Amino acid sequence: MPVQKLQREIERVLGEMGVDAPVAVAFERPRNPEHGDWATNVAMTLAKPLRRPPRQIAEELAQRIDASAAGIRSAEVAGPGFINFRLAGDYLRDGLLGILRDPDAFGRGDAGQGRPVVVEFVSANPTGPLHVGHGRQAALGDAVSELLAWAGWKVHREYYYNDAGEQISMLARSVWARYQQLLGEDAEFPEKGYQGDYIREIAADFRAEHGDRFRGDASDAAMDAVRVFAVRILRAGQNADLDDFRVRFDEFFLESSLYASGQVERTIERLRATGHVFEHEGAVWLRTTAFGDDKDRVMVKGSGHPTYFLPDIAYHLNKWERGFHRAVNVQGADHHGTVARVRAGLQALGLPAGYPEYELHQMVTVMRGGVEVKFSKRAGSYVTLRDLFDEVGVDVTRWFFLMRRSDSQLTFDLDLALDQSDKNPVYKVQYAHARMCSIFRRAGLAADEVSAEGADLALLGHETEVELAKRLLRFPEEVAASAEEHTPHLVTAYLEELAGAVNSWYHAGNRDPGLRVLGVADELSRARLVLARAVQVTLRNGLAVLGITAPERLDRAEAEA
RNA sequence: GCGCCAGUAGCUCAGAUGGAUAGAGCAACGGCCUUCUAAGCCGUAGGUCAUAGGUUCGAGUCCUAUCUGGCGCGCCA
Repeated sequence: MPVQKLQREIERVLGEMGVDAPVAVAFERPRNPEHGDWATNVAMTLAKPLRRPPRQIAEELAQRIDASAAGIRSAEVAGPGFINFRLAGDYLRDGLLGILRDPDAFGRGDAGQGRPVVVEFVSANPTGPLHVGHGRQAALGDAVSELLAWAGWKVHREYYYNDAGEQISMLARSVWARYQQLLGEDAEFPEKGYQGDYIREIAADFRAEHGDRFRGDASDAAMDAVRVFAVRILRAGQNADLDDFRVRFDEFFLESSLYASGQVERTIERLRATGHVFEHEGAVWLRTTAFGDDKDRVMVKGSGHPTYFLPDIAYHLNKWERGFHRAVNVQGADHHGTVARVRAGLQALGLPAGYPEYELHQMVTVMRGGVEVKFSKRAGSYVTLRDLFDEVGVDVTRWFFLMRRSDSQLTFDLDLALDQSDKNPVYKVQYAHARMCSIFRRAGLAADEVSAEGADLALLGHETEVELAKRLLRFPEEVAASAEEHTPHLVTAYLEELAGAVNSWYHAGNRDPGLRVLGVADELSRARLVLARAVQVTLRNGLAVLGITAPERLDRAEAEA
């Protein structure tokens, strides 16, 4: 990245000026293009320690900089003490060539250096079809995973679920009751049982397999048979939902395995050894307040059963011991209460304070015609993920889940999602991509046959072309920042802006045929094809990060008959 | 009662470690179809950044209080 050269040069000059305090030289891209390509406020931050006016420091710095070593065309002092830099023109040319040389790598970085990170998301218990909240989490977790992979991390996607707890037992009792009712028995449905037609479907399937073998049988064995059956069906259903949503996991981690392997027991022993465990009114507590929690937490109830807190710690300790010294948990904001206590428990065991990282997302509401959609027949009390992507498509659904910051509430506007014009950002971006491919088709080329060989990129002098090229070259930074902050919405915003710039460029050619890619002088055409290819690669890679397809052609929807 | 998140244009939302004139899409208004696909493009207008204080060279961003909305609080899972 060109800015690194510039940074090294500034650090050298600072040394020359006798600045001994290590100063972080911060750069930013000015919003106003008149302020150049990059700017630094280092003179202002140095004003105090050096006891000199910021503008004076800036002037001296700007004068001492060796333009060619820094890779810049100009450095000028402005405002209260900013130094604005304009990069030497050839960085655009080099950048575009770089994109064509290795298209699949454009946007990738090495911040992670191949280190492992585990990203846990969805983690729904197998008690029903996935709902829209899980959908947001699936899209978010998958995009965060992909971003981290693009940033050079070795990513492990993991799904954690409880296959033996209270919720599962309620599931079993719900299905059991429906099964009995199917057999004509007078079974009472549990008060807090799972509503929704899918429970009846499972009961019917169970009957188809087992007939009336368990009629009136409420024994543990019967309940077990129902439970195992229901969990198997629902797991398969959830897996199909995720598969069709194009989300894959490397591992499904069962909570029950933590008990089976003795890890829960070992965790409590290790916690005891720290001296932070105490007993109070018959329960076993961990003094989490010693690590920033606002109250101490029960690990083992007076009944002798552990709370969820204990396996949570055991699970994260397990992640750490598997070598994942970085872990990201994508969860609903309703879990925020567990963050402080899990971290506290892990700190007690000597893990670092910020482990694991959490990306919490707020709720999703689905709107149609200005009215909230609350129910689906199959699930009863909620809208399923499948309802959504069956109706509007996987690409649109994923984009809509990703286009907002995760910590703001998300309104899923079905009317907008179904719209196939540029009001719908997904189509806008995909269409810009398809347009580039259309140009290649006209030129008789496949996208990857577009070559920079013999192209004179200095011919890309028009303002829209320069603007577009600059925007393209920002892509790697966008990916890096989004990966670090777990913020895929920055990528959707970037792509939408880029698509706007692409459309401007493309349409400049409609107004003035001299600005087209094809049908102009050979030399020029070759240069512009390079730009078009760079655009196409960037859009494609950006969409890939988000798990969204980049079609080469979008067929116009049939007009209403 | 305590905690977390949010409050930015008519609507939906961006605004990375505090930086220069707060941005985008939609809606509104005015233009543009013998096109490298108008599912589009060009332009105009639109803001006391919830409110009140504070910190400093500088605050949408940090601190305090208040108001509004969402979520959470357990020997629940």
